[in-house]
Amino acid sequence: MHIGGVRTALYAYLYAKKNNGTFILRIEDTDKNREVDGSIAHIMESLSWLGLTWDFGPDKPGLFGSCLQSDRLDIYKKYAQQLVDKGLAYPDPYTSEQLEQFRKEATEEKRPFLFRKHRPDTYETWDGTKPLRFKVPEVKRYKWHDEVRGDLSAGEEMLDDIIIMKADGYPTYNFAHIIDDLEMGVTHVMRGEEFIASTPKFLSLYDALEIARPIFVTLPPIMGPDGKKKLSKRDGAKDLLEYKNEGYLPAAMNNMLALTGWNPGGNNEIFTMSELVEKFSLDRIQRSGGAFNEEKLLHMNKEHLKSLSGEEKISYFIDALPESTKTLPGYSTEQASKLAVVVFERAALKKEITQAAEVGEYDWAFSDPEYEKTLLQWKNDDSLQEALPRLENVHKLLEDADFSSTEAIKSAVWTYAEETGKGEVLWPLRVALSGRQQSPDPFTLAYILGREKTLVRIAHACDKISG
RNA sequence: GGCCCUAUCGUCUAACGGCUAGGACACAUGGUUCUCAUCCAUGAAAUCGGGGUUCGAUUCCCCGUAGGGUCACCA
Repeated sequence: MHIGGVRTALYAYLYAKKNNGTFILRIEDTDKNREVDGSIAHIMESLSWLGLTWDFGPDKPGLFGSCLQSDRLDIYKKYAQQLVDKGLAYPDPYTSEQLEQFRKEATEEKRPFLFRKHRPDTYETWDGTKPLRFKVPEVKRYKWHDEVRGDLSAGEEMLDDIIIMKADGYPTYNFAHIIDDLEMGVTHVMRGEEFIASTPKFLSLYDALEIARPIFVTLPPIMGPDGKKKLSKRDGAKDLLEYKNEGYLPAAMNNMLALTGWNPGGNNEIFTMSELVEKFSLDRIQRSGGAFNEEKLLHMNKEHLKSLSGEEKISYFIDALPESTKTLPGYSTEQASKLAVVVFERAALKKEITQAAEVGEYDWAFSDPEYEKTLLQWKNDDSLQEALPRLENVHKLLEDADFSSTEAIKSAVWTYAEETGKGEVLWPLRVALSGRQQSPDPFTLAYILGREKTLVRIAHACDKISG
């Protein structure tokens, strides 16, 4: 499932929830040649990840029967026979070679291909072995209303004798979706703009079957990074579950997906799922296509990460840590949990935490750091020796200090640091504890390490300078 | 080629005829900070072109231009 398909599902879900409607996951598996093993499970997993739960689906049939079209062949056959009986459908007598020839002629003469120009005068009884074509009863200009695009219309060139039942007994999408919408009580048809052109064909079918039209909602296309072409695999369109694996939150993905092609107006852009349900409306769906902005998705993930509970943050963080970190000598879940809470805000994505861990950014929490002693020298100092008395003093201050919180540790050292110079004191302290040029502040480091390790590392740094 | 759709900062978009065209992401600069990140402030950045209607057009109409869709025993 790619971004575009998921967004369509999301909009349908939001609209259904907002209006106390029913959300049905219908599997349109009428092309057995293109069927891919496991794709239904994959679709269900994708929708489940985003929390788009269906009222009826492949695993939950309704009163209307199965949600798999391949289980419903008798129903399509019944409606097809109705059209045959009315004289509105007939078997296609041509071979595929002949059809190909007709199309070729049309292209060469620069006119649209219309099967109805080749409609036979007489035909045999339909026995199910030949494709069944709909005999469009009235060739005319069709007008219809679209909730997003407004009033639309198309000329006679768009009406044709389309195939409704294939030679293998399966219906085409063009026919099956209309029958199922009727049988399942579907009220709203939301789909991409590629279906605008074929809508007149559908309208003529509704008329022939004497059923009411649904409400049409055309969704804008999602474009590739260049903003011009429709998003495709070639542009790096990813499967939805790849985003899951990278650590994106479903809430962030829903938020971003919802805002790609729709917006509630106003300046706020960060919404929870329930806010989206509450605000969603068809009249604010965008007309023109837009690119799916991955940078903004990252930003949204960061925002949604903030509203995670402490427990959730810890498991998100631990889940992101690679084996190389988890096998460090001092690694423990407790230690990782302490680290998670303070380091969490620095990352926007699980992938970033993993990468940071892989280059050793968090190793100080689980093993004694190794570093060049020259790193202990503050940039304004002339020699490394100047750091020694300061570290010794900090060691003394921390021996009896309160280690119950970051703030408590800070207050034990702060006065001395302000008197002596913050960089002069805090830089060597931070390096002594982390062994790194870049790290969280020294009070946070000391809090996570605890008094014993903190004092050992400061003493070790002093030894390095003296030795 | 026929039919159809679309057009505001680089990107996503707001402004349902009327403030200096607003916000977000990204970008740049400055500030806070021992470092990195965060955070805060500031800045640069747009109505595709041409007509028309109107006191007044991003908005309504027409023509161009550009982009997109569609013309399957695919959905």
